[in-house]
Amino acid sequence: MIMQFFSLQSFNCKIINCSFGDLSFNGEESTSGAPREGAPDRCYFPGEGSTDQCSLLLGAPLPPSLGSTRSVLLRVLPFLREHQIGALVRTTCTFNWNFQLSQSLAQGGETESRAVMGRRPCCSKEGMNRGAWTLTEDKILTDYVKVHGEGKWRNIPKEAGLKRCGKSCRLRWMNYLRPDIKRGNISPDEEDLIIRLHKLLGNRWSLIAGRLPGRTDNEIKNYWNTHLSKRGQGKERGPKSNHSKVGKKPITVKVDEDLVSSRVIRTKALRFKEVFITPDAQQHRIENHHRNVAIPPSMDPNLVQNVPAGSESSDRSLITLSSNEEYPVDFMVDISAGEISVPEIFASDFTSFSHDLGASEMDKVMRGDDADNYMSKIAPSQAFLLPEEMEQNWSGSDYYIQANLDSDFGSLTAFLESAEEWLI
DNA sequence: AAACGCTTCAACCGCTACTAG
DNA sequence: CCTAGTAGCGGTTGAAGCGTT
Repeated sequence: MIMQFFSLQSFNCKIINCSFGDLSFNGEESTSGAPREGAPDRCYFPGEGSTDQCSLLLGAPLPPSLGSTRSVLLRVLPFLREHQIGALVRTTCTFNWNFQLSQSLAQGGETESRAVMGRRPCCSKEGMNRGAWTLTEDKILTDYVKVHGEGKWRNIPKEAGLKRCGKSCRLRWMNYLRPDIKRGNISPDEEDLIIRLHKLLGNRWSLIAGRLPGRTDNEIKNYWNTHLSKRGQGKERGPKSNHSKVGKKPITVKVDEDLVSSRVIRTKALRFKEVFITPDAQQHRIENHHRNVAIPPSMDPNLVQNVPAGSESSDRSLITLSSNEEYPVDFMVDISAGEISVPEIFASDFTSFSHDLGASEMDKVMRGDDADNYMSKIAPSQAFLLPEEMEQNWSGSDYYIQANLDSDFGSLTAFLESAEEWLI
């Protein structure tokens, strides 16, 4: 299906070059409610290989009772697209638009075409790739983000020539291509933190992920669903499980360069025993976090490198960290002020409130069988080691709560609301 | 070796929140 | 205030990997 271009104007339908299946329409034009023979009556497609062409043809006068033409269009078009595409039946085309479409539509003008078409679907299924990403697609996306920065996801398909919808591009970048992504197995410490944060936040995966540098919400969500949630159901897997073998039998990566451009990447099969990070990468992450501009790994010499276990790093300047080791504090980068990170939390290690709560109550908390009571007792500022400005904000805000056992949050809900503000 | 079932996780879907006009 | 566009979030799906029989 190719619909190269057409324009609509008040009382005017112009079809310059339109084809669908075996039918094609060239140079048909109707003006002033006098449609020409051969004009298709129903068609609504984003053009393939085009910038922002949309097509629209309706073959019947619109009853005034239906409301404005615009509102009719917004309701009718998706339906036509779904059910009547291809029904290019020749009928009289009687348009009586209540609004004027300027030539900008025909010229690829975006604003007006969007106004006409209403809210377009996230992406057209037509001509868009789906499923696993290829290395070529990754390259295109990372190159684009390098130049333009994050955001503007919707522009990527047409500006970068990537046949992925913006939403998919964003997801790919956020969950895989970002240079600060840390891959490898979830460490016991991270797992413990996830459990604690989930106890506090529930399924707020994004918030939880924000406290584990380099981890994505998707990753944590998956980890929770596949590992941790089962524990609560008493279904923790035994030593025969795949999970128990993760890390013991790392998978090495062997790339066939001849196939690089066409092969689908199966990233999920890659498990890494070791994580390499250069000292510069830490600063890089900090800077990028503040700039909110990411640099693609392919272009960034400072990126965090995931190296399959068993492979040799040729760069001995790299700091090698085994996932089995304790994370050095300086490895877990605090990527921004006001953000609570793993090292902060483990630096505090909850000792402040364990001190106040007492060992037995702390045990309850960690067992999860007295969370509400625990929530009612601790002060947020005690829960983690806060950056100074955060503490100041807290102490200066209405939400500040005395850090002693006499504090009363009133309810768990109230606490969570407060904690949420604090966490955010 | 093949079949089967379970596990994993990247990607998708639908929805909501936010923002700009 | 309303509407449309967009980003982001959480739930879900399904293909591939892996273990067991």
